[in-house]
Amino acid sequence: MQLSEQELVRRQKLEKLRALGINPYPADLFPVNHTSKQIKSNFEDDKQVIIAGRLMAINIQGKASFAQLQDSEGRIQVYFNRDEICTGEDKSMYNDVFKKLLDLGDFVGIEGTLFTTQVGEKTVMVKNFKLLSKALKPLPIPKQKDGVTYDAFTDPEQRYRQRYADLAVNPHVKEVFVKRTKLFNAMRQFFNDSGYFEVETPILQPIPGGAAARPFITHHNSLDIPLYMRIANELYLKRLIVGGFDGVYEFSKNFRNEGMDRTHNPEFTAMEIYVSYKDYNWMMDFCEQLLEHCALAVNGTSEATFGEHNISFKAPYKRITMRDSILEFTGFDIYNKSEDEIRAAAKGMHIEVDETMGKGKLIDEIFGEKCESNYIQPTFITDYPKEMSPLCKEHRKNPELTERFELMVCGKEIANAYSELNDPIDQRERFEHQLKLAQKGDDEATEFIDHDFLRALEYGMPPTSGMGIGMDRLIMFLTNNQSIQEVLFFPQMRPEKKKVDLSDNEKAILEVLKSQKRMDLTVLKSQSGLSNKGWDKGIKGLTKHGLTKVTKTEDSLIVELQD
RNA sequence: GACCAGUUAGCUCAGUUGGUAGAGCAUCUCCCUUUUAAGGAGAGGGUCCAGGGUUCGAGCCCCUGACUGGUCACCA
Repeated sequence: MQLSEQELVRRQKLEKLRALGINPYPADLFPVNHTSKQIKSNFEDDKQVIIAGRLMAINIQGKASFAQLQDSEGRIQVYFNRDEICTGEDKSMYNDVFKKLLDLGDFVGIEGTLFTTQVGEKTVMVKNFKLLSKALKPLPIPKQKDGVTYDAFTDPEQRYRQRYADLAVNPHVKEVFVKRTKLFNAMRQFFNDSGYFEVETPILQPIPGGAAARPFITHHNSLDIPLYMRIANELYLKRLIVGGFDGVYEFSKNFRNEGMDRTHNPEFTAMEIYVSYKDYNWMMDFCEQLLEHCALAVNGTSEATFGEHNISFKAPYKRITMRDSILEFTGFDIYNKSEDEIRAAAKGMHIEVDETMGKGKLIDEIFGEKCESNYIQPTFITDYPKEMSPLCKEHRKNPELTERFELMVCGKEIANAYSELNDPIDQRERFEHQLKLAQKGDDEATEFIDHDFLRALEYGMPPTSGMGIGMDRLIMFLTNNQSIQEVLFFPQMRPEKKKVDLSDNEKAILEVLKSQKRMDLTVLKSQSGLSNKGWDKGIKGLTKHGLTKVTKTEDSLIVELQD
């Protein structure tokens, strides 16, 4: 492992600390009794406090120094004065341990008293300090002045790969994740207060149902069967409604083996809720109440900013049928039109369509192309074509439609809900229709039929409304982040490339040199078969690693193998 | 998958026409007892993403690749 100068220095400090009898990684608890935030909000001169955290700034001015200590709630200034810390003759605790052996990033415990400096900064006067954990790698700490940040740690690759460092140095990043958890808590509380029941259902499923997506597949050894990581949990929650729960919900990590971009991660979180004896109209009311509640809990206001848009999550939200939406934005009325008429209309709108697309798919294409992006404020789009919604109950007034809504915000779907299909015969036919579509080549159709789910429906499922919410997307809206990676602690990344110890060039040279131990440079160069540049890099690298040595004689250069 | 951009010190970034690799912060040494991007004096620190090509000579030009970001396509 190649260590930088700073990393070497810190390892040396580690040894010096141990030589002084200081354990850089002590085991015993440190009796913290205040946080930085408590000190600031409850400030009293001369109050004794015990705090702990990371050193994030050190400013030494001779016999006294200032430092910034960062704990989970923020930063507080601490003042190290030589004679306050070292009351006797021995000043080594200040002169050596503090000044020379502590570094930015180290965890330190501090006992001290509060005072205010001449410039008015609330500060802890250090009476005693203890190293709690030594940092061997320098953190990429940004600097701030007048609200401007310098040397900010901003490279997305580094930030995502080393989220721990990102969180340690970028308080605004931490804030996003605090809000994420607030959102989950708020939603959970809203459901629990409504009397609904949080459940857990299988992540490893023998049939990946409830959505159309490519699953991750794995294998169970003792059963010797394939298992799939769930792409949705819908069919399991409905089984629980069959079993007699009135309302069930689950925050579901789902897994889809598809493309990654700034709104898609292979694992993501959906919330699904199913409530019996309700329909999708009720669910729209419920949804807007829920989202208003959540926005308030997360941001303290139902207003949110997303990019250039200001969004209001205050209920109620506009509701429009898909037919009316298409009519509004294209002037085309899909009502009572044949598949061919709709295809022709789509072509007329310069939308790419092909012969495999059924009526529902065509309508969905038109909506996606011409309507979707117009809905900035939360809007319910209702009454989707039947073909696109194999788990949704047929519309009570029009057999070509379903009782379905999606909630659109800034042109993106964040919720999807149905009056759930509970007619087992209809459900079987829909599955079979999907199967045909899949065989026809529609890659969005579901190709599995879950017979156990059908059996459950045959026992009878009460009329039920269900809704799914994309939690990652919702928190993106509530924290004004355009990228899903910003709202996941550890977004999926390509594996880091391992740095090889020796390059191919270096290996080639060593291979030739091994047999001889000592060779003329020009001979070795030609036998290694490397290009000029390759040779140059290779031999320089080997010399740097201390594996070879080049010596000059009167008329030639000799390369020697070192031990 | 397509296109565009990026990759140089621990961090943020310069790097001219191809000619000895730079700055600020960080690090190290010294001075400094209420500072706050503290200040002052000095020093060290580089696989210029990787590989190949052109060239007397490449961080820079050409080719191939890796990774990241963005845009588009795909994705209920």
